[in-house]
Amino acid sequence: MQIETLVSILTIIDGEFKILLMRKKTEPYKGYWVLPSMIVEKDMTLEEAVNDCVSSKLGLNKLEFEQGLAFSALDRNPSKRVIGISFVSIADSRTLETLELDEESLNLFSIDRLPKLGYDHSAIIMESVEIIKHKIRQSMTLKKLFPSDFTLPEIQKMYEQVLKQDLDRRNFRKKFLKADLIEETGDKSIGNNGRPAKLYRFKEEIEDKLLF
Amino acid sequence: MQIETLVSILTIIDGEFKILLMRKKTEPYKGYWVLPSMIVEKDMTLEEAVNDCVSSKLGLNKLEFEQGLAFSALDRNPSKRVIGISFVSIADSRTLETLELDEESLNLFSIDRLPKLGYDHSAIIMESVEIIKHKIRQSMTLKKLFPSDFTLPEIQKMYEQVLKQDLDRRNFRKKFLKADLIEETGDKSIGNNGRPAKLYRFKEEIEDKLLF
DNA sequence: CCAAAAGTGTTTTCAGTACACCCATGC
DNA sequence: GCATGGGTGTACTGAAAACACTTTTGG
Repeated sequence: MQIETLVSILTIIDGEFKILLMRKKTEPYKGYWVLPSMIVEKDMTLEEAVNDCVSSKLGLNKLEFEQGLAFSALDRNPSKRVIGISFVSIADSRTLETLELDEESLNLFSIDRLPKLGYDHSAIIMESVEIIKHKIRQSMTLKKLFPSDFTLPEIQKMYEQVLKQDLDRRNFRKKFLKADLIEETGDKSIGNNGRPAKLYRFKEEIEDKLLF
Repeated sequence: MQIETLVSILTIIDGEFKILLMRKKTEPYKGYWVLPSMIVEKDMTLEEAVNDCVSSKLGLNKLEFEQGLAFSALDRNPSKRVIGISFVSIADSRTLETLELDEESLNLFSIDRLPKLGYDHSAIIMESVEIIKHKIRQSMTLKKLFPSDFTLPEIQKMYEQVLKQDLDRRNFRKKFLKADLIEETGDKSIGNNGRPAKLYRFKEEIEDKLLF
């Protein structure tokens, strides 16, 4: 029996969740988009397979993964029996800048507008997104996702998507600032309409709180 | 490569978490206590292996399982390479009454006083307990765990163990009763020291709230 | 009547919510 | 100067926390 690891790499761009997918070049599911995956060899742990997968296929390292569910339906792969184990990571946009994205082989997709997906990867992605939506409420995850120079309206937009509800701007600011996690950089955002927003960074040492 | 499912069946007795373990009869780890487990055959899903395991080894059915983590360290089994996938269930004490418990082959152990465990099962149990401690805060889980005729001090004791803090009796009652989940049966507990406690049952239809 | 544990009510405190106006920029 | 989005303060409401005495049983 074979085991594969499936990796969901998620990020946030303009307050929207995006996931990294590869286009499959061979049958079955040729031309469909799929999660990066790798068969686990006998002398590898799952974590080693995941790291191998992202470094060989994507050239990424330093990502941290969270384990998700195992998928074991007998027909999930039409050609052979493979049990898939999902891993999830949240990456800041800076980390993903090294990737060469295009329409043909590798791209980021909004989780609300996914392309045609191969295998059972649609179900796997849905589960991964749920994991991340819980994790995003921890301040340490936010810190990883927003390395520096973010604005409060950006973070608020993300929470509104995660929580599927609008939040009052004043109350959001009050609560977020009271958590004592971030500090002003002194600069302001540029290039948007309207009044520029203050830029913030996370403090060096923060407590790992649960927000919202 | 082989895959096994490992099942952690947890229950609460006298406000304390207990886990069901079997004593291993053969080498390696002969005489140690281990989680019930089963190798996943090629024509089985993980869920089928779990159900098979609990029905053949324990004679239990109707348990619902939650998937936990996969454990894949190369040396987690000294005799062969096996990747283990953990499943967790919470059972009410009535369901476990059919089991024949003894010191030799099958018993319940408080998670704070575990016996000598084989393989990496100690780590697996610790992870399972964390899963259950989150799940126990949902009212539907509580309802499964306390079929009828429980007292509020019992539930409070459990929460104090889960949350690792003492709770004020008056505030606990106020909050729990306001959640509108339970009703008095009219009877009282017997056989303890002090004033008997009122017995409660969960209402037929309850909302699945998050408590505490 | 004494010990042990369960039941009950009031006050305070703090977080959450609702809400309206002013401010800094680009055009 | 106007449109756009960002920043700020205040009053209200409801849940959580702190707290002490009475009640019911068994011995």
